[in-house]
Amino acid sequence: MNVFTIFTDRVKEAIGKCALTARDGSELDLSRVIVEPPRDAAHGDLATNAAMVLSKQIGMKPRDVAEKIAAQLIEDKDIDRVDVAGPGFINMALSDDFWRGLVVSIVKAGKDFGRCNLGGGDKINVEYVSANPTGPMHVGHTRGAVLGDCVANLLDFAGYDVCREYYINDAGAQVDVLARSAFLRYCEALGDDIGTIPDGLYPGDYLVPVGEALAKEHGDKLKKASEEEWLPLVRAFAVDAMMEMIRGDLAALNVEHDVFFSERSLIHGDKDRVKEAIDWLADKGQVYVGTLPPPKGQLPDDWEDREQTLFRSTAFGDDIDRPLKKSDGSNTYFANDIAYHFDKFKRGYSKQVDILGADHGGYVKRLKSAVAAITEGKGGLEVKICQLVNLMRNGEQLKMSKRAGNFITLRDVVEEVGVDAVRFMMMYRKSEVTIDFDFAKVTEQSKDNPVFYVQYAHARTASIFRQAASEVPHLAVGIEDLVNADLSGINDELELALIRKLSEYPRIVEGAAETQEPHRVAFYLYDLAGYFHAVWNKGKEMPQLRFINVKDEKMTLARLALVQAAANVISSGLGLLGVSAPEEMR
RNA sequence: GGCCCCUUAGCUCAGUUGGAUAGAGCAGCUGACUUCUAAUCAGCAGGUCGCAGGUUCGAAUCCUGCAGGGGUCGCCA
Repeated sequence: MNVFTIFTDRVKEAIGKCALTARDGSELDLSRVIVEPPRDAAHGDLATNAAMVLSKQIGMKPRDVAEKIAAQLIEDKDIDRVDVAGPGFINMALSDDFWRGLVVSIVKAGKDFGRCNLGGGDKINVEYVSANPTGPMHVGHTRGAVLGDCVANLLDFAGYDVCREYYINDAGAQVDVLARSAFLRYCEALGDDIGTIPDGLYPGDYLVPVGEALAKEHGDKLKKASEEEWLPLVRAFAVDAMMEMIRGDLAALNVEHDVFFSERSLIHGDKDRVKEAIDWLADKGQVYVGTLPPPKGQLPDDWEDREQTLFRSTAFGDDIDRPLKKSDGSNTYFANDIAYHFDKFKRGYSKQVDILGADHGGYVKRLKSAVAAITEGKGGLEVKICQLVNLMRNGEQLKMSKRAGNFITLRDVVEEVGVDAVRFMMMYRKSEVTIDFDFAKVTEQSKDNPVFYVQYAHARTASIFRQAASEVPHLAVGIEDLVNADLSGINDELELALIRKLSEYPRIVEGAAETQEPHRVAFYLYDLAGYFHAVWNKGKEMPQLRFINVKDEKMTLARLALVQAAANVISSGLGLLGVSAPEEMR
């Protein structure tokens, strides 16, 4: 169904028939031969680099090779015209009938158009969000959440068996701080005057109900207990409450996970999996006790030279070996993370993707080296780093401070601008560049806002069908009717351009899945919507091009098929981004 | 100082893994609404792809160096 892969095969077939041989007598290497849309539409529908890629192997000039291949290609009934151009490009123009037939295929394929088998059913694990369970999700988390969700959607569509996973960081010092903060609220709920929240504890009001719930469940029992006794209890309770809140936040963003994995369970589960992982590495000689050189440049104030347990990550491409134990003997975050990635590998995910924030950029090398070591090169990890989001209002940056408690939450944003706009805007940018997210602009339901532009195009497709139902009510326009429509009358330039654009969708999806770059889908949709709007508007100047023509039901049905194809692709693409495809804009 | 990311039109950004004459949107200018919902469309104008080398048939894209911006650098996660 992907036009470009279909013709890549046909080009390779044609090369086979040309009796071209490599200079050294070996088989021709066709791996770099590709068929793409030419940059300039005037060059035709498809272009291949075959001649340029092969000329060196064959020992002929690119243009001469091109001429030979071209002579074969012109035999193809779907190819109308073949030209050799520039340094040796072979440009092909496909027959209008081929393009018209494609509309029928898209309508037939329905929701499956664009699906591919890149993954071949392989298991892949995508870990995203993994925000600390110490408070509500803020805007900073939003981008990673949407990115991870869209990447997972893409991989699923591209034929992977995807697991969406959230790693709950419930083992470190932060959750102890959370417990103490919740305990304070518990005392407050029992009537104590707690005054201002001390530095170092979480001040947010969201812990008030947690304190109240604790008071309800335990009365004043915990106050009489020692911290050693109440802390694990309160911690578990507070973490559960925070996770429930975070799940709610994620739900508001239409983000779902299959697995919530507890960091604590690695250590305090049936066995100590962190120790297990480290022992395993030690067995392989990748763990040792030694000292690290201090960082270059400015030396930290409290630097002391100290022996520690280190993982030999430099053996796997890292710049420096990495500590596994803190000075108090507990595990570093990294040590636990090694065990976690080991666990994912043992669960069958030889392919893993982690979505991390920009502040974790320095963590990527050690993570990759850990996965390389622990899977003995059999497991692969891709790390996507996503940059910060600058929240703006009317061109001015909003300053946030978690300590002052005035940070803007994910909920705030979703409530103000809506989930569709948030998600689309987050994906309307490469993940590695910072986003200026201006409330004023995103809220304004207007031209400055691409999400409405795309949704409007979809709404218009629905509008046409509503219109058809009222103007030509007896005309049957079910999928079977559209599939059997006679499309021979569709020959306007803009209509054919729209069909060509639709044909690119599978290729866009495949590229986006391969590179884990959902923004490609967003940009494609914007582009596609433009083609659709153009066809719509042309019907105003030239009434014979209107989708609905009461006097010509054959043409109407043909155009409805085209509209249906466009609707399929737009709603499919928006679906991958987790954005709704509305029937009307209200 | 080490490592990672970014630098493309006045502004915000794409650029199909190295292809042909580098593209959108916004802002500016000219036009199209008794509509298939104009939340749209047609057109004009706008460029030393940060700078300098290198690799090759061919570079915004790959390599090296430099400049500017951001992130990060043992016991935070």
